[in-house]
Amino acid sequence: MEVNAVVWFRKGLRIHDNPALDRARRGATKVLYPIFVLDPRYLERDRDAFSPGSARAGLGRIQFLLESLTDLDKSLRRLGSRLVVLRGGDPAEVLVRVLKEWNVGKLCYESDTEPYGQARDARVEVFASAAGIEVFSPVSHTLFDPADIIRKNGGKPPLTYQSFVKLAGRPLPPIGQQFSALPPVGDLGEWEDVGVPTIQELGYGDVEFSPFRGGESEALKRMDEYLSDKEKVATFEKPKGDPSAFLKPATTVLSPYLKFGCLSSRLFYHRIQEIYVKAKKLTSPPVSLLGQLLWREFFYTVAFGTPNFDRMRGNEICKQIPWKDDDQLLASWRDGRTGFPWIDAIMVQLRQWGWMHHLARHSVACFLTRGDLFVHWEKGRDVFERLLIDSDWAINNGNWLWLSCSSFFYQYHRIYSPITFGKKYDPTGKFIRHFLPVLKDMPKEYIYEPWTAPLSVQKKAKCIIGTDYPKPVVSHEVANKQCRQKMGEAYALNSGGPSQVNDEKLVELRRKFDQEESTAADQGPKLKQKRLTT
DNA sequence: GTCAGCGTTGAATAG
DNA sequence: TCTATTCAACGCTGA
Repeated sequence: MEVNAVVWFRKGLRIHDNPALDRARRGATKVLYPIFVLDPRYLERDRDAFSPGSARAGLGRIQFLLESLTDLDKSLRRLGSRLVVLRGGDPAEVLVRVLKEWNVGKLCYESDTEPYGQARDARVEVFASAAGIEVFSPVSHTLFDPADIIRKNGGKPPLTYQSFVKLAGRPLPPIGQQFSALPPVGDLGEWEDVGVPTIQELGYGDVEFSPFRGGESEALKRMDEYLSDKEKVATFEKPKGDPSAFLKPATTVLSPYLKFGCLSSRLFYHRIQEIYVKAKKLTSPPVSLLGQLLWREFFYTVAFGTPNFDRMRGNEICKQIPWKDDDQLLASWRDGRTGFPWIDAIMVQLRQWGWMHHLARHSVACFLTRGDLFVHWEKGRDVFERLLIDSDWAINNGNWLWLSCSSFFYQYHRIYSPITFGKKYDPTGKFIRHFLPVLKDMPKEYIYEPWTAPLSVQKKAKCIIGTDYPKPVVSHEVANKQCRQKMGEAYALNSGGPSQVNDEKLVELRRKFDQEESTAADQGPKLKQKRLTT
Protein backbone atom coordinates (compact mmCIF):
# COMPACT_ATOMS: atom_id res chain seq x y z
CA MET A 1 0.00 0.00 0.00
CA GLU A 2 1.32 3.39 -0.92
CA VAL A 3 1.47 6.02 1.82
CA ASN A 4 1.80 9.76 2.17
CA ALA A 5 5.03 10.66 3.94
CA VAL A 6 6.21 13.73 5.81
CA VAL A 7 9.81 14.64 6.50
CA TRP A 8 9.84 17.28 9.19
CA PHE A 9 12.90 19.53 9.15
CA ARG A 10 13.97 21.33 12.32
CA LYS A 11 17.73 21.04 12.56
CA GLY A 12 19.37 18.77 10.01
CA LEU A 13 18.85 21.34 7.25
CA ARG A 14 20.61 19.30 4.61
CA ILE A 15 20.20 16.68 1.91
CA HIS A 16 23.45 14.77 2.52
CA ASP A 17 23.62 12.16 5.28
CA ASN A 18 20.00 12.69 6.17
CA PRO A 19 18.51 9.35 7.29
CA ALA A 20 15.07 10.87 7.98
CA LEU A 21 14.80 12.19 4.42
CA ASP A 22 16.19 8.95 3.05
CA ARG A 23 13.62 6.82 4.87
CA ALA A 24 10.79 9.18 3.91
CA ARG A 25 11.50 8.91 0.19
CA ARG A 26 12.03 5.13 0.18
CA GLY A 27 9.54 2.27 0.03
CA ALA A 28 5.95 2.74 -0.94
CA THR A 29 5.92 6.51 -0.67
CA LYS A 30 3.27 8.02 -2.92
CA VAL A 31 3.77 11.67 -2.05
CA LEU A 32 6.38 13.29 0.17
CA TYR A 33 5.87 16.53 2.05
CA PRO A 34 9.20 18.07 3.15
CA ILE A 35 8.02 20.59 5.73
CA PHE A 36 9.43 23.25 7.99
CA VAL A 37 7.18 24.92 10.55
CA LEU A 38 7.99 28.52 11.46
CA ASP A 39 8.13 28.47 15.25
CA PRO A 40 6.76 31.72 16.74
CA ARG A 41 8.87 31.11 19.84
CA TYR A 42 11.92 31.34 17.64
CA LEU A 43 10.89 33.90 15.05
CA GLU A 44 8.34 36.33 16.44
CA ARG A 45 9.67 39.80 16.94
CA ASP A 46 10.46 40.85 20.51
CA ARG A 47 10.67 44.60 20.95
CA ASP A 48 11.80 44.36 24.58
CA ALA A 49 14.92 42.36 23.87
CA PHE A 50 18.30 44.08 24.23
CA SER A 51 19.13 43.48 20.58
CA PRO A 52 17.00 43.17 17.40
CA GLY A 53 15.45 39.75 17.00
CA SER A 54 12.97 37.38 18.57
CA ALA A 55 12.51 36.30 22.16
CA ARG A 56 15.10 33.57 21.65
CA ALA A 57 17.35 34.60 18.81
CA GLY A 58 19.22 37.66 17.65
CA LEU A 59 18.80 38.84 14.10
CA GLY A 60 22.05 37.29 12.88
CA ARG A 61 20.97 33.77 13.73
CA ILE A 62 17.48 34.27 12.32
CA GLN A 63 19.06 35.44 9.08
CA PHE A 64 21.37 32.41 9.10
CA LEU A 65 18.36 30.12 9.55
CA LEU A 66 16.45 31.76 6.68
CA GLU A 67 19.47 31.42 4.39
CA SER A 68 19.77 27.78 5.36
CA LEU A 69 16.10 27.18 4.57
CA THR A 70 16.39 28.94 1.22
CA ASP A 71 19.35 26.76 0.31
CA LEU A 72 17.50 23.63 1.40
CA ASP A 73 14.50 24.62 -0.73
CA LYS A 74 16.76 25.10 -3.76
CA SER A 75 18.32 21.68 -3.29
CA LEU A 76 14.93 20.02 -2.88
CA ARG A 77 13.72 21.72 -6.07
CA ARG A 78 16.65 20.27 -7.98
CA LEU A 79 15.29 16.87 -6.89
CA GLY A 80 11.78 17.67 -8.11
CA SER A 81 10.45 18.57 -4.69
CA ARG A 82 10.43 21.70 -2.56
CA LEU A 83 10.40 22.85 1.05
CA VAL A 84 6.84 23.44 2.26
CA VAL A 85 7.00 26.22 4.83
CA LEU A 86 4.08 26.39 7.22
CA ARG A 87 3.05 28.83 9.88
CA GLY A 88 0.11 28.62 12.23
CA GLY A 89 1.44 28.69 15.76
CA ASP A 90 2.95 25.95 17.86
CA PRO A 91 4.86 23.49 15.64
CA ALA A 92 3.61 20.37 17.45
CA GLU A 93 0.00 21.48 16.91
CA VAL A 94 0.65 22.27 13.27
CA LEU A 95 2.19 18.83 12.83
CA VAL A 96 -0.75 17.01 14.38
CA ARG A 97 -3.15 18.89 12.14
CA VAL A 98 -1.30 18.22 8.90
CA LEU A 99 -0.80 14.55 9.80
CA LYS A 100 -4.60 14.26 9.99
CA GLU A 101 -5.48 16.42 7.04
CA TRP A 102 -2.93 14.98 4.63
CA ASN A 103 -3.70 11.43 5.64
CA VAL A 104 -0.04 10.79 6.46
CA GLY A 105 1.13 7.21 6.99
CA LYS A 106 4.83 7.80 7.58
CA LEU A 107 6.50 10.57 9.57
CA CYS A 108 10.28 11.03 9.62
CA TYR A 109 12.29 13.55 11.59
CA GLU A 110 15.74 13.73 13.13
CA SER A 111 15.87 13.05 16.85
CA ASP A 112 16.44 16.16 18.98
CA THR A 113 17.85 15.79 22.50
CA GLU A 114 17.25 19.34 23.76
CA PRO A 115 14.51 19.61 26.41
CA TYR A 116 12.40 21.92 24.23
CA GLY A 117 12.68 19.54 21.29
CA GLN A 118 12.00 16.49 23.44
CA ALA A 119 8.78 17.98 24.82
CA ARG A 120 7.66 19.14 21.37
CA ASP A 121 8.38 15.79 19.71
CA ALA A 122 6.78 13.76 22.49
CA ARG A 123 3.45 15.48 21.81
CA VAL A 124 3.66 14.67 18.11
CA GLU A 125 4.69 11.10 18.76
CA VAL A 126 1.82 10.45 21.13
CA PHE A 127 -0.63 11.47 18.43
CA ALA A 128 1.21 9.61 15.67
CA SER A 129 1.37 6.29 17.45
CA ALA A 130 -2.29 6.52 18.50
CA ALA A 131 -3.15 7.22 14.87
CA GLY A 132 -1.08 4.28 13.66
CA ILE A 133 1.40 6.45 11.79
CA GLU A 134 4.86 4.98 11.29
CA VAL A 135 7.41 7.24 12.98
CA PHE A 136 11.10 7.17 12.14
CA SER A 137 13.27 9.39 14.31
CA PRO A 138 16.96 8.62 13.78
CA VAL A 139 19.96 10.04 15.62
CA SER A 140 21.82 12.04 13.00
CA HIS A 141 22.54 15.39 14.60
CA THR A 142 25.38 13.88 16.63
CA LEU A 143 27.98 11.20 16.00
CA PHE A 144 26.64 9.04 18.82
CA ASP A 145 23.33 8.52 20.55
CA PRO A 146 23.65 10.25 23.94
CA ALA A 147 21.20 7.74 25.47
CA ASP A 148 23.44 4.92 24.27
CA ILE A 149 26.56 6.37 25.87
CA ILE A 150 24.72 6.93 29.13
CA ARG A 151 23.53 3.32 29.12
CA LYS A 152 27.08 2.11 28.50
CA ASN A 153 28.21 4.18 31.47
CA GLY A 154 25.74 2.54 33.83
CA GLY A 155 22.93 5.09 33.58
CA LYS A 156 24.88 8.26 34.29
CA PRO A 157 26.58 10.50 31.76
CA PRO A 158 30.40 10.46 31.85
CA LEU A 159 31.56 13.71 33.46
CA THR A 160 35.08 13.86 32.10
CA TYR A 161 36.14 14.15 28.50
CA GLN A 162 38.55 11.25 28.73
CA SER A 163 35.97 8.86 30.12
CA PHE A 164 33.58 9.98 27.41
CA VAL A 165 36.13 9.28 24.69
CA LYS A 166 36.78 5.80 26.07
CA LEU A 167 33.08 4.97 25.95
CA ALA A 168 32.39 6.53 22.59
CA GLY A 169 34.46 4.47 20.17
CA ARG A 170 33.95 5.08 16.44
CA PRO A 171 30.82 6.62 14.98
CA LEU A 172 28.85 5.07 12.12
CA PRO A 173 29.76 6.31 8.65
CA PRO A 174 27.44 8.82 6.96
CA ILE A 175 24.78 7.20 4.79
CA GLY A 176 26.09 7.03 1.27
CA GLN A 177 22.91 6.63 -0.78
CA GLN A 178 22.68 8.98 -3.70
CA PHE A 179 19.39 9.86 -5.30
CA SER A 180 18.47 12.10 -8.17
CA ALA A 181 14.76 12.53 -7.55
CA LEU A 182 12.24 12.70 -4.73
CA PRO A 183 8.57 11.72 -4.75
CA PRO A 184 6.25 14.62 -5.64
CA VAL A 185 4.83 16.96 -3.03
CA GLY A 186 1.16 16.16 -2.36
CA ASP A 187 -1.89 18.40 -2.22
CA LEU A 188 -1.70 20.84 0.70
CA GLY A 189 -5.47 21.07 1.15
CA GLU A 190 -6.35 23.98 3.39
CA TRP A 191 -2.71 24.79 4.06
CA GLU A 192 -0.72 27.51 2.42
CA ASP A 193 2.95 27.13 1.66
CA VAL A 194 4.14 30.53 2.81
CA GLY A 195 7.61 29.97 1.40
CA VAL A 196 10.82 30.91 3.17
CA PRO A 197 10.13 34.42 4.48
CA THR A 198 12.59 37.24 4.10
CA ILE A 199 13.87 38.95 7.19
CA GLN A 200 11.71 41.98 6.31
CA GLU A 201 8.58 39.82 5.99
CA LEU A 202 9.16 38.74 9.57
CA GLY A 203 8.99 42.36 10.61
CA TYR A 204 12.68 43.07 10.98
CA GLY A 205 14.87 45.64 9.33
CA ASP A 206 17.80 44.72 7.15
CA VAL A 207 20.72 42.81 8.57
CA GLU A 208 23.61 45.24 8.29
CA PHE A 209 26.42 42.78 8.08
CA SER A 210 26.85 39.03 8.17
CA PRO A 211 30.22 37.48 7.41
CA PHE A 212 28.88 33.90 7.29
CA ARG A 213 26.13 32.78 4.95
CA GLY A 214 23.84 29.97 6.06
CA GLY A 215 23.04 26.76 4.21
CA GLU A 216 24.27 23.31 3.26
CA SER A 217 25.97 24.48 0.04
CA GLU A 218 27.99 27.04 1.94
CA ALA A 219 28.79 24.47 4.65
CA LEU A 220 30.17 21.92 2.21
CA LYS A 221 32.16 24.59 0.39
CA ARG A 222 33.61 25.85 3.65
CA MET A 223 34.48 22.34 4.82
CA ASP A 224 36.18 21.47 1.52
CA GLU A 225 38.16 24.67 1.61
CA TYR A 226 39.38 24.06 5.15
CA LEU A 227 40.18 20.40 4.51
CA SER A 228 42.25 21.23 1.43
CA ASP A 229 45.23 22.06 3.66
CA LYS A 230 45.79 18.53 4.89
CA GLU A 231 48.81 19.26 7.04
CA LYS A 232 46.94 22.02 8.86
CA VAL A 233 44.05 19.61 9.52
CA ALA A 234 46.30 16.82 10.77
CA THR A 235 48.32 19.04 13.09
CA PHE A 236 45.44 21.21 14.34
CA GLU A 237 45.93 22.11 18.00
CA LYS A 238 43.09 24.06 19.52
CA PRO A 239 44.86 25.82 22.39
CA LYS A 240 47.44 27.19 19.96
CA GLY A 241 44.88 29.05 17.87
CA ASP A 242 44.94 32.83 17.84
CA PRO A 243 41.72 34.30 19.27
CA SER A 244 42.51 37.72 17.85
CA ALA A 245 42.69 36.51 14.24
CA PHE A 246 39.66 37.93 12.48
CA LEU A 247 40.62 38.47 8.85
CA LYS A 248 41.25 34.76 8.66
CA PRO A 249 39.88 33.01 11.77
CA ALA A 250 42.13 30.39 13.36
CA THR A 251 39.41 27.73 13.42
CA THR A 252 37.03 26.26 10.84
CA VAL A 253 33.95 28.37 11.67
CA LEU A 254 31.87 25.31 10.85
CA SER A 255 30.08 25.53 14.22
CA PRO A 256 27.00 27.41 12.93
CA TYR A 257 26.61 24.83 10.15
CA LEU A 258 26.87 21.97 12.63
CA LYS A 259 24.40 23.72 14.91
CA PHE A 260 21.69 23.86 12.23
CA GLY A 261 22.73 20.56 10.72
CA CYS A 262 23.68 22.16 7.39
CA LEU A 263 26.75 19.97 7.79
CA SER A 264 26.60 16.40 9.06
CA SER A 265 28.99 15.82 11.95
CA ARG A 266 29.45 12.25 10.67
CA LEU A 267 30.47 13.46 7.22
CA PHE A 268 32.90 15.94 8.76
CA TYR A 269 34.31 13.24 11.08
CA HIS A 270 34.92 10.83 8.23
CA ARG A 271 36.44 13.45 5.98
CA ILE A 272 38.91 14.30 8.76
CA GLN A 273 39.58 10.61 9.33
CA GLU A 274 40.46 10.19 5.62
CA ILE A 275 43.11 12.85 6.02
CA TYR A 276 44.40 11.32 9.26
CA VAL A 277 45.15 7.88 7.77
CA LYS A 278 47.50 9.47 5.22
CA ALA A 279 49.09 12.00 7.56
CA LYS A 280 52.70 11.75 8.74
CA LYS A 281 52.28 13.89 11.84
CA LEU A 282 49.06 13.88 13.82
CA THR A 283 47.56 15.55 16.88
CA SER A 284 45.14 13.72 19.19
CA PRO A 285 42.03 14.49 21.23
CA PRO A 286 41.29 16.65 23.07
CA VAL A 287 43.26 19.23 21.09
CA SER A 288 42.95 17.78 17.57
CA LEU A 289 40.27 18.76 15.06
CA LEU A 290 38.54 15.41 15.56
CA GLY A 291 38.81 16.06 19.28
CA GLN A 292 36.71 19.20 18.81
CA LEU A 293 33.87 17.14 17.36
CA LEU A 294 34.13 14.87 20.39
CA TRP A 295 33.77 17.87 22.70
CA ARG A 296 30.48 18.56 21.00
CA GLU A 297 29.40 14.97 21.67
CA PHE A 298 30.59 15.15 25.27
CA PHE A 299 28.44 18.20 26.01
CA TYR A 300 25.44 16.75 24.17
CA THR A 301 25.70 13.61 26.28
CA VAL A 302 26.08 15.32 29.66
CA ALA A 303 23.35 17.83 28.78
CA PHE A 304 20.96 15.05 27.82
CA GLY A 305 21.62 13.08 31.00
CA THR A 306 21.59 15.96 33.51
CA PRO A 307 18.28 17.39 34.77
CA ASN A 308 18.29 21.20 34.90
CA PHE A 309 21.55 21.30 32.97
CA ASP A 310 20.90 24.92 31.99
CA ARG A 311 20.43 26.15 35.55
CA MET A 312 22.46 26.37 38.74
CA ARG A 313 19.64 25.45 41.11
CA GLY A 314 18.56 21.85 40.95
CA ASN A 315 21.57 20.94 38.84
CA GLU A 316 23.41 18.04 40.49
CA ILE A 317 26.71 18.70 38.73
CA CYS A 318 26.75 22.47 39.28
CA LYS A 319 28.51 24.18 42.19
CA GLN A 320 26.07 26.39 44.06
CA ILE A 321 27.65 29.83 44.11
CA PRO A 322 26.09 33.10 45.34
CA TRP A 323 26.79 35.12 42.22
CA LYS A 324 26.19 38.84 42.25
CA ASP A 325 22.95 40.18 40.81
CA ASP A 326 24.16 43.40 39.22
CA ASP A 327 22.35 44.48 36.07
CA GLN A 328 24.61 47.46 35.50
CA LEU A 329 27.78 45.38 35.46
CA LEU A 330 26.02 42.85 33.27
CA ALA A 331 24.93 45.56 30.82
CA SER A 332 28.43 47.01 30.64
CA TRP A 333 29.75 43.58 29.69
CA ARG A 334 26.93 42.82 27.29
CA ASP A 335 27.21 46.16 25.50
CA GLY A 336 31.00 46.21 25.28
CA ARG A 337 31.68 49.08 27.65
CA THR A 338 33.60 47.53 30.53
CA GLY A 339 36.52 49.81 29.78
CA PHE A 340 38.76 46.81 29.02
CA PRO A 341 39.36 47.04 25.26
CA TRP A 342 40.14 43.34 24.85
CA ILE A 343 36.83 42.37 26.51
CA ASP A 344 34.79 45.07 24.79
CA ALA A 345 36.18 44.33 21.33
CA ILE A 346 35.22 40.67 21.70
CA MET A 347 31.70 41.64 22.76
CA VAL A 348 31.41 43.95 19.75
CA GLN A 349 32.55 41.11 17.51
CA LEU A 350 29.83 38.95 19.06
CA ARG A 351 27.24 41.62 18.30
CA GLN A 352 28.44 42.22 14.73
CA TRP A 353 29.47 38.76 13.62
CA GLY A 354 27.58 36.41 15.91
CA TRP A 355 30.82 34.50 16.22
CA MET A 356 34.08 34.77 18.15
CA HIS A 357 37.06 32.46 18.59
CA HIS A 358 36.71 29.88 21.32
CA LEU A 359 39.42 31.44 23.49
CA ALA A 360 37.84 34.87 23.09
CA ARG A 361 34.65 33.37 24.49
CA HIS A 362 36.69 32.01 27.38
CA SER A 363 38.18 35.40 28.06
CA VAL A 364 34.86 37.26 28.29
CA ALA A 365 33.04 34.44 30.11
CA CYS A 366 35.76 34.25 32.75
CA PHE A 367 35.72 38.03 33.09
CA LEU A 368 31.96 38.18 33.64
CA THR A 369 31.85 35.37 36.20
CA ARG A 370 34.67 34.07 38.38
CA GLY A 371 37.43 36.32 37.02
CA ASP A 372 36.29 39.87 37.65
CA LEU A 373 32.60 40.77 37.83
CA PHE A 374 31.24 37.71 39.69
CA VAL A 375 27.96 37.93 37.74
CA HIS A 376 25.90 34.75 37.36
CA TRP A 377 26.93 32.51 34.45
CA GLU A 378 23.27 32.09 33.49
CA LYS A 379 23.15 35.80 32.59
CA GLY A 380 26.15 35.51 30.32
CA ARG A 381 24.77 32.30 28.88
CA ASP A 382 21.58 34.15 27.91
CA VAL A 383 23.55 36.82 26.06
CA PHE A 384 25.59 34.24 24.15
CA GLU A 385 22.51 32.13 23.45
CA ARG A 386 20.83 35.08 21.82
CA LEU A 387 23.71 36.58 19.86
CA LEU A 388 25.76 33.62 18.67
CA ILE A 389 24.87 32.27 15.23
CA ASP A 390 26.24 28.91 16.38
CA SER A 391 24.42 29.06 19.71
CA ASP A 392 23.81 25.47 20.73
CA TRP A 393 21.92 24.63 23.91
CA ALA A 394 24.13 21.79 25.15
CA ILE A 395 27.47 23.29 24.14
CA ASN A 396 26.75 26.83 25.28
CA ASN A 397 25.51 25.78 28.70
CA GLY A 398 28.33 23.26 29.05
CA ASN A 399 30.97 25.85 28.33
CA TRP A 400 29.47 28.40 30.73
CA LEU A 401 29.47 25.75 33.45
CA TRP A 402 33.08 25.08 32.58
CA LEU A 403 34.32 28.68 32.43
CA SER A 404 32.53 29.76 35.60
CA CYS A 405 34.16 26.80 37.41
CA SER A 406 30.68 25.54 38.23
CA SER A 407 31.33 22.12 36.73
CA PHE A 408 33.93 20.10 34.78
CA PHE A 409 36.75 22.55 35.53
CA TYR A 410 37.65 23.71 39.02
CA GLN A 411 40.98 25.55 38.92
CA TYR A 412 39.48 28.90 39.72
CA HIS A 413 42.86 30.45 40.45
CA ARG A 414 43.61 30.29 36.73
CA ILE A 415 42.07 33.51 35.54
CA TYR A 416 42.37 35.02 32.11
CA SER A 417 43.76 38.51 32.36
CA PRO A 418 41.66 41.01 30.39
CA ILE A 419 44.93 42.84 29.69
CA THR A 420 47.74 40.37 29.11
CA PHE A 421 45.88 37.45 27.55
CA GLY A 422 44.99 39.25 24.33
CA LYS A 423 48.30 41.12 24.25
CA LYS A 424 50.28 37.94 23.91
CA TYR A 425 48.56 37.15 20.59
CA ASP A 426 48.10 40.66 19.27
CA PRO A 427 50.65 43.03 20.83
CA THR A 428 49.77 46.00 18.63
CA GLY A 429 46.01 45.67 19.18
CA LYS A 430 44.82 45.19 15.58
CA PHE A 431 41.78 43.28 16.82
CA ILE A 432 40.82 46.05 19.25
CA ARG A 433 41.32 48.80 16.67
CA HIS A 434 39.06 46.99 14.23
CA PHE A 435 36.14 46.37 16.56
CA LEU A 436 36.56 49.51 18.69
CA PRO A 437 37.39 52.21 16.11
CA VAL A 438 37.25 54.84 18.87
CA LEU A 439 40.61 53.44 20.03
CA LYS A 440 42.15 53.15 16.58
CA ASP A 441 44.74 55.87 17.16
CA MET A 442 45.65 54.88 20.71
CA PRO A 443 49.39 54.02 20.79
CA LYS A 444 50.09 50.32 21.19
CA GLU A 445 51.69 50.94 24.59
CA TYR A 446 48.28 51.86 25.95
CA ILE A 447 45.84 50.00 23.73
CA TYR A 448 45.08 47.28 26.31
CA GLU A 449 45.00 49.75 29.24
CA PRO A 450 43.99 53.10 27.74
CA TRP A 451 43.18 54.57 31.17
CA THR A 452 46.91 54.57 31.88
CA ALA A 453 47.65 56.82 28.90
CA PRO A 454 48.64 60.40 29.81
CA LEU A 455 45.98 62.95 28.95
CA SER A 456 48.16 64.39 26.19
CA VAL A 457 48.29 60.98 24.54
CA GLN A 458 44.53 60.55 24.91
CA LYS A 459 43.97 63.95 23.32
CA LYS A 460 46.28 63.17 20.43
CA ALA A 461 44.47 59.83 19.89
CA LYS A 462 41.15 61.71 19.99
CA CYS A 463 39.94 59.38 22.69
CA ILE A 464 39.46 60.74 26.19
CA ILE A 465 38.97 57.94 28.69
CA GLY A 466 35.80 58.54 30.64
CA THR A 467 34.30 60.54 27.75
CA ASP A 468 34.93 58.81 24.43
CA TYR A 469 35.66 55.39 25.89
CA PRO A 470 34.70 54.23 29.41
CA LYS A 471 36.95 53.91 32.42
CA PRO A 472 37.34 50.31 33.58
CA VAL A 473 34.32 49.09 35.61
CA VAL A 474 36.64 47.33 38.05
CA SER A 475 40.29 47.13 38.85
CA HIS A 476 41.34 43.72 37.57
CA GLU A 477 44.11 43.58 40.13
CA VAL A 478 41.64 43.98 42.98
CA ALA A 479 38.65 42.19 41.46
CA ASN A 480 40.40 38.98 40.51
CA LYS A 481 41.76 38.59 44.04
CA GLN A 482 38.31 39.15 45.53
CA CYS A 483 36.81 36.67 43.09
CA ARG A 484 39.33 33.97 44.05
CA GLN A 485 38.52 34.55 47.69
CA LYS A 486 34.78 34.27 47.06
CA MET A 487 35.19 31.15 44.95
CA GLY A 488 37.12 29.54 47.79
CA GLU A 489 34.33 30.27 50.24
CA ALA A 490 31.66 29.13 47.78
CA TYR A 491 33.53 25.88 47.16
CA ALA A 492 33.71 25.28 50.91
CA LEU A 493 29.95 25.71 51.02
CA ASN A 494 29.70 22.98 48.38
CA SER A 495 31.93 20.48 50.20
CA GLY A 496 28.98 18.20 50.88
CA GLY A 497 27.85 18.32 47.27
CA PRO A 498 25.64 20.83 45.45
CA SER A 499 22.43 19.23 46.68
CA GLN A 500 23.38 20.01 50.29
CA VAL A 501 23.45 23.74 49.60
CA ASN A 502 20.02 25.20 50.31
CA ASP A 503 18.68 28.67 49.54
CA GLU A 504 19.36 29.86 53.07
CA LYS A 505 23.06 29.03 53.01
CA LEU A 506 23.39 30.60 49.61
CA VAL A 507 21.68 33.83 50.67
CA GLU A 508 23.77 33.96 53.83
CA LEU A 509 27.03 33.78 51.93
CA ARG A 510 25.76 36.34 49.45
CA ARG A 511 25.08 38.71 52.35
CA LYS A 512 28.60 38.22 53.61
CA PHE A 513 29.99 39.04 50.17
CA ASP A 514 27.78 42.13 49.96
CA GLN A 515 29.06 43.33 53.30
CA GLU A 516 32.68 42.81 52.31
CA GLU A 517 32.06 44.64 49.07
CA SER A 518 30.58 47.68 50.77
CA THR A 519 33.46 47.80 53.26
CA ALA A 520 35.91 47.56 50.40
CA ALA A 521 34.05 50.32 48.58
CA ASP A 522 34.52 52.61 51.58
CA GLN A 523 38.24 52.10 51.56
CA GLY A 524 38.45 51.38 47.88
CA PRO A 525 38.34 54.70 46.04
CA LYS A 526 41.88 55.55 47.06
CA LEU A 527 43.21 52.30 45.71
CA LYS A 528 41.11 52.52 42.59
CA GLN A 529 42.03 56.12 41.96
CA LYS A 530 45.66 55.36 42.34
CA ARG A 531 45.41 52.65 39.79
CA LEU A 532 43.38 54.69 37.37
CA THR A 533 45.93 57.48 37.24
CA THR A 534 49.19 55.57 37.19
C1' DG B 1 40.36 6.25 53.96
C1' DT B 2 44.59 8.18 51.75
C1' DC B 3 47.22 10.16 48.32
C1' DA B 4 49.56 10.75 43.83
C1' DG B 5 48.51 11.96 39.31
C1' DC B 6 45.82 14.30 36.20
C1' DG B 7 43.15 17.84 33.72
C1' DT B 8 42.15 21.01 25.82
C1' DT B 9 43.65 26.49 26.15
C1' DG B 10 46.92 30.99 33.25
C1' DA B 11 50.45 34.26 34.48
C1' DA B 12 54.91 35.60 35.33
C1' DT B 13 59.57 34.77 34.76
C1' DA B 14 63.92 32.92 33.03
C1' DG B 15 66.66 31.57 29.38
C1' DT C 1 60.63 35.73 19.84
C1' DC C 2 59.80 31.41 21.36
C1' DT C 3 59.90 27.70 24.87
C1' DA C 4 60.42 25.80 29.43
C1' DT C 5 59.98 26.37 34.28
C1' DT C 6 57.93 28.02 38.37
C1' DC C 7 54.16 29.40 41.11
C1' DA C 8 49.94 28.29 43.51
C1' DA C 9 46.59 25.39 43.47
C1' DC C 10 41.31 23.23 42.46
C1' DG C 11 38.37 18.59 42.47
C1' DC C 12 38.09 14.15 40.71
C1' DT C 13 39.78 9.44 39.76
C1' DG C 14 41.66 5.29 40.81
C1' DA C 15 45.21 2.46 42.96
